[in-house]
Amino acid sequence: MRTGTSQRDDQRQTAQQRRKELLEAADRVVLRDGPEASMNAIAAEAGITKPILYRHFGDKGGLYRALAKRHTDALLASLRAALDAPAADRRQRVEATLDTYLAAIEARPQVYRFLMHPADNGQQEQEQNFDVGHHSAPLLRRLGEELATVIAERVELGPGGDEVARVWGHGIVGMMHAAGDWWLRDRPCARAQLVHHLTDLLWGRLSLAEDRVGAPGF
Amino acid sequence: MRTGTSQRDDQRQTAQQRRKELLEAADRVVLRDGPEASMNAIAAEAGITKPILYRHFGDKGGLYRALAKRHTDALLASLRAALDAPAADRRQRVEATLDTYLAAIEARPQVYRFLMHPADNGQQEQEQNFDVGHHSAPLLRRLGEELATVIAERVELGPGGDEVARVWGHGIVGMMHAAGDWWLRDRPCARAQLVHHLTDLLWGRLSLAEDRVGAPGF
DNA sequence: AGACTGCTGTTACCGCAGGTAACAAGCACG
DNA sequence: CGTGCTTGTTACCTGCGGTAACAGCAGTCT
Repeated sequence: MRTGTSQRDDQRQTAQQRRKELLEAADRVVLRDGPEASMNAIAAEAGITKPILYRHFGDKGGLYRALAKRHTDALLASLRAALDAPAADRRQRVEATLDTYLAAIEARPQVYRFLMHPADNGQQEQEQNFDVGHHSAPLLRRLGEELATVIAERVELGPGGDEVARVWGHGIVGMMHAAGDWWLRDRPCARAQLVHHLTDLLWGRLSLAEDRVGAPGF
Repeated sequence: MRTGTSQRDDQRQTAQQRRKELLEAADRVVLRDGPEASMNAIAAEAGITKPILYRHFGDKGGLYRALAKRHTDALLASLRAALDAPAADRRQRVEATLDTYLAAIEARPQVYRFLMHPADNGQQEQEQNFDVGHHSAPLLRRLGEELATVIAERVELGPGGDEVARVWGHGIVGMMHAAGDWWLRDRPCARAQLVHHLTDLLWGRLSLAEDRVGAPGF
């Protein structure tokens, strides 16, 4: 033995480190080639061959999940920071959070596409996952759940508020996602404008606007 | 010649009919096997072999697009009907539209998953499609654009209203989609409840709710 | 009549992806 | 020393999307 630690611990530590290296290599490839990066390409980037990848991550879905978890955690952390930043009122917090998300997907669209378009689900046959498997859920669902808890914690919604909060969490995240996806492709306006319009929507401007002349009431 | 029609017209007609049959076979397979239905399986279901499929649809994306267009058209038609149905006010129209969408995805989840998770984009290198290619755009984007035009037509949004309408169109569609996707999996409440909560969200209840005691302002 | 066209359909193949044996080498333990 | 565990390899399998190349069968033109 080389140190006071046992061989097991030592191996486990180097394995963890190796795993991190592999994930970083995979990250580079995904950043370069987009979501359809092949296992061969990732292995080559890491300087090894396929079977090692499979030993570490099981299958492609496992690698995807591990990679997604890193980015999702990072994104969630920055979103939480925006949500907790000092702000005068709720609207400013919402604007800051939307802007943070949009800035993130604007800065690294390849990563974003990889996270949002998994291109395979693969999980079809698990029955007893009574832990709801949140940690491996796709990004959108996880964001929705997180936002739901934040809303339930901070907003007084009366009886049945938890259910409302969950619906709103997923709904708002979906709104953010779809609008961001569309905006990222067409770039129809500045980011600040998009944030403003979305917040207006969430603030009920749709219900306040007048009908157009000669049009039914929508 | 058999009839007064030329051979060309005759062939074209039967080709169209064949195409319809193939699409229906593909529909059956997708309904049974989900979005990862293989071209072989579809060809077998249609009683033919692969190359015929490729002659008719070019590649898998072409078949996907043709299939998606049918369902998207149908869904859009029913959504438009809900949007145009007689209703007292705008809120009731919105509720009817949301409910129609959710009922559709509830009735045929396999089709829904096929439409929403294309599992490949494939279009990367086209520059001169200045027609914006709306008719072949993925379902979400198309729904967003359609809703945007409806909003712009019917709601008075002042200067810059078109931009606002587009943002809202895509945002609302995304909200509907994400909430529906989550609801379809977890079934946390009845459909009517979901519709109610989402409409509340769009009607600005988030801005009206009080902060919870001891919590920051979100 | 026979050559030509245009469609339908087939078999057989290519390339590439994900995924998996089976086996070799290094290193710490008893 | 052999045993156990890990890292790494080569070589392969399966199945997919996609494509020749060829065969038959209408109807049309000269």
